[in-house]
Amino acid sequence: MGEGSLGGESHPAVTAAELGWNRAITAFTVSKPRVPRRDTGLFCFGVHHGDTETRRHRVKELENMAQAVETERKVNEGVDLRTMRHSAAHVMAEAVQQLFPDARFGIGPAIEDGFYYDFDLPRTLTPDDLEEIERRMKAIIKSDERFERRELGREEALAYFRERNQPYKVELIEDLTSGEVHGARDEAADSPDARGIRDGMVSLYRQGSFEDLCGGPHVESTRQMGAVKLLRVAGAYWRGDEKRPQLQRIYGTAWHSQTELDEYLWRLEEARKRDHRRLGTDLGLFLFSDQVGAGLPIWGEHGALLRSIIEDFWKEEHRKAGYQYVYSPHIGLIDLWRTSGHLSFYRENMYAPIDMDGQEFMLKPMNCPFHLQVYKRRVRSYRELPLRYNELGTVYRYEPAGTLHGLLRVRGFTQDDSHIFCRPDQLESEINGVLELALKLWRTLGFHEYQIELAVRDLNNLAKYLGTDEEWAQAEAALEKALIAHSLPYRRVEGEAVFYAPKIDIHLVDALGRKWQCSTIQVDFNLPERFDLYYVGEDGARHRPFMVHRALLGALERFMGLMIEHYGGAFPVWLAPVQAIVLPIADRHNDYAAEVVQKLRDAGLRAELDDRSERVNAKIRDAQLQKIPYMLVVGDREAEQNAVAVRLRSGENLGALPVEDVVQRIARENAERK
RNA sequence: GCCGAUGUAGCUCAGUGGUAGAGCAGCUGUUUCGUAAACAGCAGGUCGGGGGUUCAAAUCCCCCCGUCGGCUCCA
Repeated sequence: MGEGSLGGESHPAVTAAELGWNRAITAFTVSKPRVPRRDTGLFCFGVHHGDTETRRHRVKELENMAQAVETERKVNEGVDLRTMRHSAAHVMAEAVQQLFPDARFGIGPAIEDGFYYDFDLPRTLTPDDLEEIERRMKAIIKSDERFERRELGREEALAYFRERNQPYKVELIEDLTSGEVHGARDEAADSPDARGIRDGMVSLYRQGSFEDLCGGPHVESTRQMGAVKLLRVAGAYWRGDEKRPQLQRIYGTAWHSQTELDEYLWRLEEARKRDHRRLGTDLGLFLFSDQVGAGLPIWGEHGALLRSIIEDFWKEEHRKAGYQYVYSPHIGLIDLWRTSGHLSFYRENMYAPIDMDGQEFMLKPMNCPFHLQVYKRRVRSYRELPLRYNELGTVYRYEPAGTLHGLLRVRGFTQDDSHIFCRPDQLESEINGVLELALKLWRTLGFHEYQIELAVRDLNNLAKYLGTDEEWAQAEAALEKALIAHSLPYRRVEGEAVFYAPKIDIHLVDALGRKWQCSTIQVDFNLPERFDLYYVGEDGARHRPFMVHRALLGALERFMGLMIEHYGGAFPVWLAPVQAIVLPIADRHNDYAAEVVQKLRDAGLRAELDDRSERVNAKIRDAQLQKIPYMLVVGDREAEQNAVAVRLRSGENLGALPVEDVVQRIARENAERK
């Protein structure tokens, strides 16, 4: 295989594939520290892997890499990477301007690992254009152009950009000097361009023939640029608004040295290798079929097994935490959705009604209305609250075609849903309980790092929210206290709350660094009202219960997509669809091998037999590729001694051990969820 | 949904106007083997779908669908 060269002589116990895989993780984790993510300002956590088998090797690899990189830094050693990347965006803009004198410029910030610039061009860019632009950039870098700053008054600057037919720059200056407030997603308001506008003065940076609205800072001259590479073109709406023109965005990356650039590209390649979509087919986990439809995953063979293991674990933990499991149908009468309000605020995500005997049914996009029915089946007393209903409920939502993405964005998915009904005085402890359970699940499943947001109201726009100030204050406090109680770092985001209440969102990061929302914990002031929920209090009067929606893993599909990437397909023993495979050396060992398999199965383990008439080498290779944790080789010696020769997925060979010991060892790891 | 790219065997890919190819996987046979690929043979594709141009289309054009990279949105 291609990564064979990575299996250095020094680590004979570690196979090339395993080492290559781990090296990717190492690089991934190392590249991220200290660099705040630009879009959130939050510390971004690298993906970690719990496998300790080869940690030492990774550390060694890491040291070697760091050294190699260190010796390469020369001219641009002291240059801040972000500054360099932003300057690279300017250089790219200059190259684009050379090619398209009529180009209109959007914004061009540095981002994690690189930069982009948005252009409004007379025609669409081709891959050949990218090459040409890159060529010109290299020429510009070589010609050592200096970055020069100057300041203009507001009117002067406006005239300057109007004259050059740069409407986007004009708009930026106009908006940002008028103190207009923009939405949280308007990247322009936060860009270097915007920072070029201050106190009525507008700063510009020029290098070569290109001058841009910009707050800087920049490198001194284009020489200090390091290694630059353009990656792709993509459409991007001006100021993130789909109603505004779509510009062409070119993404690029820039590093201090060619070595670092190569390292980065290699890392991207490694990330692609553990993309859940690839592993899904390689490991026989799930599939999509054109015949079935886009965004509708099918769990086959090992994937379904893996999923059921997770579901069993999930159900068990929920029972322990005092939840009651319920089942609800996949469709409901249209009036249900009218009452719940989904018809008015969620319809574009719902599939069209199904007409049966003059009654209209709709496929469920959420489970809540059904759980509310369970609550409403009879009058509830304050004594029986809190009530916690949970369900792995499969919902269907119409998602625009362009947004589908493997298991991470699908049209039919199963939420690990729950609705908690409680008294106001119980809210805080309920939220606490939810976080407690969430952490237990995440940790057991191998995730230890998250990005958490506490989404609260937009204080400048209170009219669009339901509920009283008092309720909001209480709900927000309950959420926040629970986060603090669990010492979880979080970011408070104003204006991100849903109209019916505040919420906590937890994101995880995928193999390519994209963030995906998983957990969500939302208070709801809306549905109890709409369905007229109440309980009879101590005072004999009716009271409105608080309601909490929460999904912890989010959707089984998304979660498993993330988990596949997290483990790179090498699942820990308790999750592995096949925990052990028995490999007879010759056909005459098949009977003994079958006995061993039966012993493993009797102990509740998932074991298989590879009795093909292949050589052990081939059997081992296939088992490795399937990332099966235990390979048990049996030949004459083992059959005689009632033993198995144990080979681990890491490549480590434990030699011959008594069958009973091995069964016990694997059973223990399984029971301990390792 | 929008911008761009792309779709050939189960998988990875070659084939740019003249009769559809390779490796792996599969099947059959031989081999019975000690830690990452035994050997030989066979079989497998309406070239994503539909329409068009042409004597002739995997190849050129149009429409649709899927996929990939982004944007908007989101569990």
